[in-house]
Amino acid sequence: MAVPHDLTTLVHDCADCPIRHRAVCARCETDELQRLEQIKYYRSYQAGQTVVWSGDRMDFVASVVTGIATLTQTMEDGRRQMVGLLLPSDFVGRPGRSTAAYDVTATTDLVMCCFRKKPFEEMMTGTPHIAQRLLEMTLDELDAAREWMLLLGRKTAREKIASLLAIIARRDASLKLRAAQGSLVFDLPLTREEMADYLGLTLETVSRQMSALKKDGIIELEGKRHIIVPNFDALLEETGDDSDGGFLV
Amino acid sequence: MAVPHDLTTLVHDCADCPIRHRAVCARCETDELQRLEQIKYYRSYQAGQTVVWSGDRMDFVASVVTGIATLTQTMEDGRRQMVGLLLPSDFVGRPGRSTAAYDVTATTDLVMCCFRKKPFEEMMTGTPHIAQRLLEMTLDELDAAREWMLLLGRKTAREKIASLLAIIARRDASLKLRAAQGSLVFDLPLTREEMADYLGLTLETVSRQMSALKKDGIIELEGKRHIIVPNFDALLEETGDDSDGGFLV
DNA sequence: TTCTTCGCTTGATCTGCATCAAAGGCAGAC
DNA sequence: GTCTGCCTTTGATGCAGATCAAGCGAAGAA
Repeated sequence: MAVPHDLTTLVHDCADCPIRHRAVCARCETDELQRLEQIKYYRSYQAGQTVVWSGDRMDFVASVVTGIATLTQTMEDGRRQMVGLLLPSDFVGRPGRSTAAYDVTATTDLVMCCFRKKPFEEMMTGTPHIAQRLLEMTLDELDAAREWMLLLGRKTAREKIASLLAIIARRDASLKLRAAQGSLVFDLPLTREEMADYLGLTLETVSRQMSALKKDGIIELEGKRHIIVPNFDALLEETGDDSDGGFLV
Repeated sequence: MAVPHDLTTLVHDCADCPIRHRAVCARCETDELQRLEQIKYYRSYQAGQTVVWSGDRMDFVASVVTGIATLTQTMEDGRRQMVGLLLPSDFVGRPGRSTAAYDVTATTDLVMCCFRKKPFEEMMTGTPHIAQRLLEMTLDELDAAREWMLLLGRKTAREKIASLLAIIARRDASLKLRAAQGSLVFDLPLTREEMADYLGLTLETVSRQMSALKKDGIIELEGKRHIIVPNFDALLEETGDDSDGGFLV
């Protein structure tokens, strides 16, 4: 279902390109793209596997091709907070730093497109296009982080759950499957515990609020993971966010 | 006391420059710097004044020269969460977007060094150095945002307060005044309410925890704003963070 | 001087979520 | 088939921090 991605998204930002993440785009097949192709390689991880531990050496940068990875921070006493959720086409790693700042974990089977940091950095100095694209992506991530901060600091448990569901629904490629009526179907890529780590809650509270949303008819559950949202607007109502819509318009 | 800053920090990243934020640095006085000088202008704001409202047109980017500004998000019902704290040398504004995503407010008297977005962006495409520097700064901000997320999601009120004090102490230029003994003196640039908005708490809880830290001898208070930290390590103990030190070594 | 305002502190009470605990459902191993 | 382990749900209870409320002190205005 999902179209494969790789780091070509770095040099690839044609607003009018019909398939935004195609591995090769006629308009973007430039020198940069070809040079990237030469130094890239792929790595696979199984669900549950750790990609790197916080503090460990990380001598590559990468973008997610398929699957989902998380960035988490852990306190000495074991309290955990997820600080990043990496979906296909997302970038991880920081040029100019050699150790990972967070635990990176595959929550599903995962394929990443990697570049050893050295040649990537060398390339970056020679190709302004890449630094600009990377800046753009980083600014998007910063915006997402700031919305996440509002969620963590000020939203109720119910609002947090609704917001997370809305975020995942928005980014899930399978949303193309949605029926005309505004209903939406997708699979949760996270366990209750991972949702809790995302939201700054306990897994029990997550479970209770999921049940409550179900009881109130905001969502339907098939099994633990398969979600049906009969009315996306009703879900958005629960997030506490401004109802700008903006999505599905 | 504070050394003036301006956007020269954008093209200026000499690790061995003795005064990292000098307005002009011999090693950095390049073409870029001179071109930046030509298009920059300054704006001043009084304490409490709003620089831009979320959603408004924002046709410039800027960096803080002196004073402190905040980025906040507000929900319809009035709940507020601070999502950024801008100290001297910090950058605000996003190339490639024309409206502000957050309220930007001066919490003290504020001077900013501004660039109209158009010429700035034009310059950026011609000078890879600037995009790279901006990327680096944005990545730093992203890291700060992620640490902030851990704070918001998992820390207790007491840990939040201690963390905020540690963050401000770390960044306050006047820390050079610290006595040999590891004690530290600084002025809080925020009201109790602003601290609460930063930390995802109420102002009452902030006040209570400040009193508690004072009672326990972690901090001393002179008036409402002037803080003395007799033992910085003791404060760090309260933050819940790994005691990597790293600072003041 | 006194009044008002604003930022702050402190007390009393309430409540949303955490914590502790038990049990159900499902998948994979044997 | 049963057993085992993991994820999840649900219930009972407790507590950290929110909420409601009162009052203080300093700065400025009349």
